This record gives sequence, structure tokens and C-alpha cells, in this order.
Amino acid sequence: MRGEPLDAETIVSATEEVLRRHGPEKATVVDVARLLGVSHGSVYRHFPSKVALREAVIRRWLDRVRDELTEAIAEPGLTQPERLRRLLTTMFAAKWAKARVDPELFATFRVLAIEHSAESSAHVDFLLAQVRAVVADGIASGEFAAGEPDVIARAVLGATSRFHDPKHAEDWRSTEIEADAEAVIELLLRGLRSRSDT
Amino acid sequence: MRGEPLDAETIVSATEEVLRRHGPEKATVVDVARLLGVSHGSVYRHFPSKVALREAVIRRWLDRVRDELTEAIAEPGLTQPERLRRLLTTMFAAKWAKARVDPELFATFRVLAIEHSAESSAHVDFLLAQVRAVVADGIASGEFAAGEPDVIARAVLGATSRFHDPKHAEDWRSTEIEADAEAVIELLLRGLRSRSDT
DNA sequence: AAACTGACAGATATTGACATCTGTCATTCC
DNA sequence: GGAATGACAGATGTCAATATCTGTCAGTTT
Repeated sequence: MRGEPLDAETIVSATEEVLRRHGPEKATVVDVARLLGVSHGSVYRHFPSKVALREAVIRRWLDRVRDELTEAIAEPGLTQPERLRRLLTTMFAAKWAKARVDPELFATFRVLAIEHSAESSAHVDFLLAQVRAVVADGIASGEFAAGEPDVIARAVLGATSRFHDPKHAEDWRSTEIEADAEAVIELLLRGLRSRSDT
Repeated sequence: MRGEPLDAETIVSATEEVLRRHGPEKATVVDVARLLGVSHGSVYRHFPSKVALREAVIRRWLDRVRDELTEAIAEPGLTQPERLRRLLTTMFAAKWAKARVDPELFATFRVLAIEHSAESSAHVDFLLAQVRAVVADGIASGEFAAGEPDVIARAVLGATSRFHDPKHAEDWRSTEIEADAEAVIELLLRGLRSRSDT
């Protein structure tokens, strides 16, 4: 009946659109099929369940976030403290912007992220690896004091959860959050630096 | 009909019990009156509204938390870094214990705390003042590097929100939280200490 | 007369009949 | 004959009728 072949990617995009319009509670597989002009049975040809479909949506969303972030921190010629600061501020700013521009959409994806905790914790693992890499480089170069990169990376992410964990999204509406984040980053960098440094 | 006169304190206790049994959604003023064996009109003699009654409950709860905390940190003869560590660990442990012993009750009080944000932020101000005092003393004694005590106290509380903010209560079920808190406190203390120290 | 009651109006919550949704699959369509 | 359909069973959600709750107050009790 329609020229374009129905593929998974198209269905995921349509699902994202339905989630955007109706929110996570009201978005149904029937809605997705309706938007695509097919029967909902066809959607089930490409995804075994509604859960799997939503999982595909959140995975794509997190993949995009990850790509944005790796691109933003790819700048060469920085010291490790500078690199860590940039990694954190970029990460925070990206989340704050999303939460502020479209709070409802952000809340929707937060619901999906909670539903699919495996995907979310894979994302956290990615962030952890990014921080860990910078910390390890900094220790190797002597810019940071010696220590276990894994433990320190966990500590850095844990200490900044107020600024990146969606649980705190409501706090991000206030502009005080920038100054608070700055103060915490400053304190953490002081704690990380080796004593011989400035 | 009954010997004991009905007073505000008794009503608040009964309300706490009803909240404990039924949860924040289902707890009604009629339930409280029923538990006390009086008509609900009598409750309204002592409290102008259901909101005011719940506010009294959360205020008493937070007052008790505050008392526990001030008692726990009243030990003399500690250095300021030691005092700060003790303040934080005591604060965290108290919350973790409550959340673990009776998660539903903890969730109930969390709902009340959100309902009555004025009471909660007064409580945060109290915690902030406690941290600020230790930080200011530490700066005065040269144990901590110079800086704005207010800014630093905010940073310390902000960096540890994962360990004290009820938003993270679910994370506290894992025993990893102890080690994570320890690592963050260590990093913060390193950042706070003046450079001439150990 | 101070403390309490219980009937009341308006607001909110619960219920249960009805509608929609999820997931399956025998059948239809290119 | 592989892709899509639509009728279906069981689960979940919706909505309007019904019940309960909040807050008031004139009247009762001690």
C-alpha cells in the first residue's frame, strides 16, 4: 500500500514522536502504528514487545548524548585538570539545556531511563570510563596525586550527581546551579591535584 | 467522654501513626479522629487544616533529626577535618539507617517534606550552618585553606547530595554507598586542606 | 463556657461497567 | 511467499455514578 518499506529505524522515530506528543503514560503501540499508517500488528513484526520498542528509543537517545559528549571533549592540547573541568561542564551544560528547553520531553526520557535501567547503567559506565581516562592520564603525568583511577572516577561522578543526575532536574531551573557546580568542581580539582602543583 | 484532654501533641502523634499505617495518599483527617476516638471536628479545633496538621508532623520529624545530629557531633577535642568527617558520616548514616529500616515510612516523610518545602529548606539551612561553622573554624585555625565559608559549605553539601538527599534513597540500599561516600569525603577533605598540611 | 459532636456543602476519591490496549495468529495481499 | 492485516483474548485504562473526605458551624455535652 505504501512505497517506503517499514523498518525498525522508522518505527523508533515514530515512537519518539508519539512519546513527545502523548508522554510516556499515554503513548501506545496503536498510536505509533496510526502515525505510520499501518496496523499495530506490523510494528510487532519488527519489535517483539512494547518494552523492546521503548528500549530501542532510550538506547538511541543515550547513543546521541554519548556522541555529543565525545565530540565536545575531543579538543587536544589541554592539561588533564582542564580536560576534566571541560568534560564535567560540558556534560552538565548539555543536560541542563535539555531539561530547560523541553522539561516534559526530558521527564519522558527520564521515565524511559528508569524503566530500562540496564541501558542507563551502561550509560553511566560510559561516563565513568570517560572520567577514569582523564584521571588516569593526570595521575600518569603527575598533574594529579596518585590513587586508584576507578575509585577516584566514581568519587568525581558521585560528588557531582547533583549536577548530572536527572533526579535533580528540578534544581537545574535555578541559575544558582552554575555557581554551585563551579564551586564543587574547584574543590574536587584541588583535591585531585598533586601537592607539588600550584 | 474521655479523661485525657485532646491536645495538639497527641493529634500529631496519631497523625504520624495513621501516616505510618496508610501512607501519605490515604491518610485522612477522619482516620486520625477515628484512631483517637473523637469526631474529626475536634481535630479541626486544634489545627486549621489538613495541610497544617501534616506540616506539624514533618516539623516534629525534622526537629528530631536535628536533635539527633547535634547530639552526635557534640564531641570535643577533634580537629576540624575530623569534625567535618564526623558531621558528614553521622548525617549520612542516620539517613541510611532510617531509609533501610522502614523504606515506606521514609518515603512517606519524603512526600511530606516535598509538600512542605519551607520546612525542608529550613532543615537544609540548618545543615548548611553546621557545615559552615566547621569550615569557618578550620579556616581560622589554618587547617583548611582560605576561602568563603558559605560558598565552601554549599559546595560540600552539594558534592555529598548523593549521600544525604532523599532523592537518592534507592541508591542507599546497596552497601557500595559506604565506600563511595568515604571516597568523596576523602577527596573533599584533600581539597579543603591548606597546602602546608599533611 | 470550653470542648466536643454530627449534619452539611463542596471537593476529592473509589468503583465497576465499558473502551482501549497488548500481543498472537490464521488469513489476505502484492 | 514474505509482509501486512484485522479479529481475537486477556490485561489495562477511562469515565461517570457513588461514596468518602475536608472544612464549617449551630447545637449538645460536661
